[in-house]
Amino acid sequence: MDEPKPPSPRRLKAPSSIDDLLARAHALEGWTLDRLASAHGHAKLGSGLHFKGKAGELVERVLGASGGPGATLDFPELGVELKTIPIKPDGRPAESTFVCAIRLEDAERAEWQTSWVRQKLMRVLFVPISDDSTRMLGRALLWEPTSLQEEALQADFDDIMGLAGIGRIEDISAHIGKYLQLRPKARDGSPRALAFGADGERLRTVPRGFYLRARFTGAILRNPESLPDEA
Amino acid sequence: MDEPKPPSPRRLKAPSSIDDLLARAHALEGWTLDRLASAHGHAKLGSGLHFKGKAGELVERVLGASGGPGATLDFPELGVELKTIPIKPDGRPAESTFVCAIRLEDAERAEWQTSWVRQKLMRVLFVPISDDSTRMLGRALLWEPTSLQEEALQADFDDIMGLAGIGRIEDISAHIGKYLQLRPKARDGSPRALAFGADGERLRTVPRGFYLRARFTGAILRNPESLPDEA
DNA sequence: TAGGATCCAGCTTTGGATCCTT
DNA sequence: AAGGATCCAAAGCTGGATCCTA
Repeated sequence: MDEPKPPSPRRLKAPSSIDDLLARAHALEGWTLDRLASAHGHAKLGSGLHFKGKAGELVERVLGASGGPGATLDFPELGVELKTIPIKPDGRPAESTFVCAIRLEDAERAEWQTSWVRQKLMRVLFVPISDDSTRMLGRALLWEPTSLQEEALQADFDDIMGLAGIGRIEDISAHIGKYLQLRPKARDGSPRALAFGADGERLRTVPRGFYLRARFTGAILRNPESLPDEA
Repeated sequence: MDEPKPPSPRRLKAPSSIDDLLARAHALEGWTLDRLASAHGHAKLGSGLHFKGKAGELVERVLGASGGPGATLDFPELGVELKTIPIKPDGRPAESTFVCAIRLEDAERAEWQTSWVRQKLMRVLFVPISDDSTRMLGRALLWEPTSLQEEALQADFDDIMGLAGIGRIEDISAHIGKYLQLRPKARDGSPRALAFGADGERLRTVPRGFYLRARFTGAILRNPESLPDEA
């Protein structure tokens, strides 16, 4: 028996509308990363299960994301950020989801309303990928936070940036934040990022980024309007 | 400096009312198990941290529980069941809470309204004990389930007894039940309990008992009317 | 055995470290 | 360095096994 043949994903022009983007994303359901790479003239993706970023980059290209450098969304005209998300056989995310890095030196002035993390999270296209050897794409979901969800995210942001703003960056562990957390984000643990200490002194620390906890994204994938509650 | 001296816990008469019971229980706050045992003429409780049941038995005696054999509550006149509960330094329970054993051979006829587990849970005096070397008593809490809490417990009971009633006792794992679970309850894994199989045949299986998950009791201790919600 | 619970190995979760491409 | 994420050792959780006294 032949494999069923999904519609071709070979599209490179930017999607013209959210409906267009969502239709393209839905058409990817059932493709494996290897077949997707071949269909786009890429070599096979290597021998391992995971590729640290390659999946995300490939899906971006296939969907026609503007990409490119600069602090921008994947689909700036549509206000959409793309995130691939690895899913275990039981349907839950295998990992937290990286959102964006932060500039620690600006922590004191940071506000949720104008933050980069909020811009990224206001409209997200989640593309599930099975966390097994097939690396198969699942059904994409376009998510916009409910007001309750946004309040919860802002509360976490305020807790984190509150500490950062008073120079207590080293007191921020990944334990802070019910749904949104701050973690190291660098190719090694070297303190290459600029920050200010409690007395206003400059110091170097490890670069950090915001992540959505797997518990939060797992709840969204099952019911986009839900919030995982505490005990 | 001397240790503060709580009021004497040396009481053996049954409490005359719920207020009396609660007042006695509150008077125990701050006592360690060792001091409580001494004050009651018991030898020290052994060298280990834990005593598998001794804490519960000691607190029962100090509060004047009727105890005694027979399928009865600790304070039958008051309709109160006593449960000690070990608490970690962070304030959450270290363990699930045993409720009662069940008669598997009666599973088919069992109903929540008339069940022993319901009788035990309709009014519980929780006595926290620190899960460290001090084994110090905390502030007792008298809990009666809200209607939402009781519905949730009944749903778990029905799931579990539904399987037991159709002879699928071996399919019941401790994973079933959001708040109330069924687990082995015996001094070893030997199949000493009577049950009926799917075809009505008699068989021997390991004795089992109901337990409240630590997530549930933890929520109650923080807010007696709360329910831990799912994602 | 019934009634009071805790013990603990194995699985799950996750916080911090790391990897690749442009 | 920025942007895309995954890796993985160690902590946390918990389901099944076990312990004590009367």
